[in-house]
Amino acid sequence: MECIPQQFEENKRAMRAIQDSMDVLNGKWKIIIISSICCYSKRRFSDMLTDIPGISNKMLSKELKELEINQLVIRTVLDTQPITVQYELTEHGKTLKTIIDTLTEWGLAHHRNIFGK
Amino acid sequence: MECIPQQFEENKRAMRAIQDSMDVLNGKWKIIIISSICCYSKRRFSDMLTDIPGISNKMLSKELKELEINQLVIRTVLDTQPITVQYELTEHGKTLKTIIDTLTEWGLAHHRNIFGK
DNA sequence: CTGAATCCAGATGGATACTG
DNA sequence: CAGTATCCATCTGGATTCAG
Repeated sequence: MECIPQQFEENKRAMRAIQDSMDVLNGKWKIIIISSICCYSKRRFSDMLTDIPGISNKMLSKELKELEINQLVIRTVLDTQPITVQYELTEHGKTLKTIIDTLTEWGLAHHRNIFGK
Repeated sequence: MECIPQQFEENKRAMRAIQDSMDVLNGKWKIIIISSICCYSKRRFSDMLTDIPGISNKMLSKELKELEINQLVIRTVLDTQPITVQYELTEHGKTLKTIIDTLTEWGLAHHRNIFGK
């Protein structure tokens, strides 16, 4: 791929776009949290705690808060006894599904690639 | 849990696949490094250092090494004076392009979404 | 040029205990 | 149940220097 200047500008733009994505998605658990909500469309705090092996309540809480700030998830307190909290993706958050799907497929292929078929 | 067991198993499998992907791609700079190589198909150490704003040689070196261990990039020492080192994607690494593309597109859309059309 | 080595502040994240 | 608070070890990553 030889680089004509036009292509060069395009590359830089693409890389900035990736940075934008990563700024929002960086964090040890962000992607997997989103995929958990995505799978079930609505998911409670405690359920995610068991969905995701190894995560602590502190990290789950923290990363959910960041995702909420970035307008990717909505937090809803349900008036149950005791209270439960439900998380779901915003419309904008739902557009992440293509990323989730791509990562899922690649993960499966990667697994086959490493551990044989 | 409202999930039928079959769906439930499928979700868990998908989430494990994502974890597999993230295990390999985690790291502050991995994705952007790969996208840099991907853009140019072959890229030298010093070029990447300028491609990627903010990265230090230490981090670039470290993450490249991890990518090499995971068989996603190939490192080639060129017999120039002084020596230069070229990095390119393995066949397996090239399959990451779908992820890169998806992240690029989402980043662009996200940018429009946040900063207006 | 391409790193490795060292130093070191600050971020990350687990464990545990606690609250409403 | 859904967090918050605290302690604390480990990791991260920048700056700088050095080496082949």
